[in-house]
Amino acid sequence: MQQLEQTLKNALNEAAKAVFGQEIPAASLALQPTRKDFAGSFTLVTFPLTKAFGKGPEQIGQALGEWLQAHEPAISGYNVVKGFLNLEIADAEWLRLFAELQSQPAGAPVLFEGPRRVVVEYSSPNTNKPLHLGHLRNNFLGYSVAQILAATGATVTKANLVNDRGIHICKSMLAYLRFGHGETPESAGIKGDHLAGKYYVLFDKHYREEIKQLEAEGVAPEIAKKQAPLMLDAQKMLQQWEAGDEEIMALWHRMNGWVYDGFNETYRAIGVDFDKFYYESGTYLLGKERVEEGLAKGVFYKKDDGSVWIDLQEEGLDEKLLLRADGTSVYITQDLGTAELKYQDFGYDSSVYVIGDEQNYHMQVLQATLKKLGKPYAAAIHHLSYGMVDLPSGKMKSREGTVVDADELVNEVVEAARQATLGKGKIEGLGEEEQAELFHTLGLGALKYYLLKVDPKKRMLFNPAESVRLEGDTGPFVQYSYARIAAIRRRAAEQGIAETTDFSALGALHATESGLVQELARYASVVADAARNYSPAVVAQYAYDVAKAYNRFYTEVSIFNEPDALRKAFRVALSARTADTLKTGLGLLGIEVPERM
RNA sequence: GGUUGCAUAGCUCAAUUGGAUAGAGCAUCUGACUACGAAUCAGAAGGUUUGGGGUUCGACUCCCUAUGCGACCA
Repeated sequence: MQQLEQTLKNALNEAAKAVFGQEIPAASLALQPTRKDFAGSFTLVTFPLTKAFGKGPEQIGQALGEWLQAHEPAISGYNVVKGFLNLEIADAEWLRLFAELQSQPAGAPVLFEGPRRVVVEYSSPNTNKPLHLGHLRNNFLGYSVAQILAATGATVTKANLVNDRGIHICKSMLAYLRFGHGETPESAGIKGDHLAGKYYVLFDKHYREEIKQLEAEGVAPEIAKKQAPLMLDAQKMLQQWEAGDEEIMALWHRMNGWVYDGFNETYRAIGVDFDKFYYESGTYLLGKERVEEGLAKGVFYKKDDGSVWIDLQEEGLDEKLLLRADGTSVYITQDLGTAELKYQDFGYDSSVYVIGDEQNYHMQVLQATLKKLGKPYAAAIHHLSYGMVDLPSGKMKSREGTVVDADELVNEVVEAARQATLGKGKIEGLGEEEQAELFHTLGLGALKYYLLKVDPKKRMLFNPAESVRLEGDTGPFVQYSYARIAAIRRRAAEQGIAETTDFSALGALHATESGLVQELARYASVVADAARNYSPAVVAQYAYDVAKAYNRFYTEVSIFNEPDALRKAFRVALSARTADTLKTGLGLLGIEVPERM
């Protein structure tokens, strides 16, 4: 495709030289896809050329088009509408392009002048509660971006920085000690992460009762919050933890172990994985070394009370606290340490952080601080900032119990896929296990596509009913297109039709055929675009476009009723290539495809 | 209070980064299965791109301003 565009650009320059005596200024030599209401495939905008060529936009378009049609074999025709020159491509050229595509497998690495060694940090859960809908957007984004970058030939490490220490963890531990009666995930019959979450909620409930009690006794609200016995005990437990108290450490290991079992189960269910785990309990002390380094370099300064700060006002930010007066670390302290550690481990030229946009400011501070420290990897940090997920009822609020649990949601989408699929009655002959696998593939396909098709930067609305839909702009729509072609391939194999041949003798193509070839040829530039913008949404949109182009082709022409053997073979090959493209495209989103559905 | 992001069809989202008559899906209406898979396809209707100003051949896109919603910093 790049090659075809280059051919056209060269030809346009030749035309300009022949007709106007000069080339087209590089900035104006950009081709865009022709809008579908007009004939043609590529469009040159001629408005910007009027000054250089001293003619009106339409005259320029006519003159260039006329020359091209006469001299460039790849161009079969043209039309000019106002300042737009629409170029029509010869069918022989589409066939040549298709042959070029076929010379490489659909999943072949894509040309991209981007980072070669990448760390993508995502998921990064707290170990005091189970994953929810917001985490799902994070996990799907992180996994998908890692796949997309890998598709450009980069070496990608998927990292998970687990937030396994701190006051919030102590809260669920404390509540467990008080109210748990020694129950375990096995005895309670619930997943470990949900068990920890249960005690986190219990802590909050009793804590608020204590506050109310104190307030009734005449204590001011601000003071009550700090003096409530449970809070004091939680803080004491955190100190014991930092001191390495044996009993506390044992409990911590035990409860976190349960949580990890729960997380792993969820990760497996949603199809994400990691190459490297970091734990804040293992990195929070490293940050303090960076603080020492900053003080030594004179980049940080100490206030009278002993707290450490950095002044980022020149960068348009504020003064920022890096270490508390009592020497305990804040979030950014640990992040300084983890960034250094990741660089030591992987020497990345791009480090992606998949973190919600509520932390935009925090990430700016982190990057600016590392820059001031003179860290070579500071510029390589990229915050993949994504918007929050809202519900039809508004924001998710744990206080109000409106948080959508990830495990429950997965069960629901799989169940919805089961109902819908059984309703169609198309899968007789599939065994129990194959059916379960299919429902899972479809349910997760719907959910992932739904969460990934929206531009990551934008806040989005989660509508449960729409997330399990199978028609229209959805994951199952694309999966269906794949399954349809799978059926065609099976039949073609029975008939002994070869999947690749030389089609150059084919002659004229149907518009849906050349349209499909053009769509398939876009793959490489789409993936590069998605990598450049860290945006799975670009890939989702593309997969949908390909599926639509195929379905149009499928209804317009017949494959097996085609009398001409060569043309029949071409349509089978075109179908096969489409299926392969859909499979790799969805694969970049972490979505699998079924052979029948 | 300071900083910052967002606002597009009834609803959910696009718009190739400044290009044509702003496009899809859902919902609504119409048509296509005794044809390779109808989870499909074809068509209709739906818009003052939040309001107002500006920049230019051209603005959803850039600048200013007002309003509304969100986030962050204390």
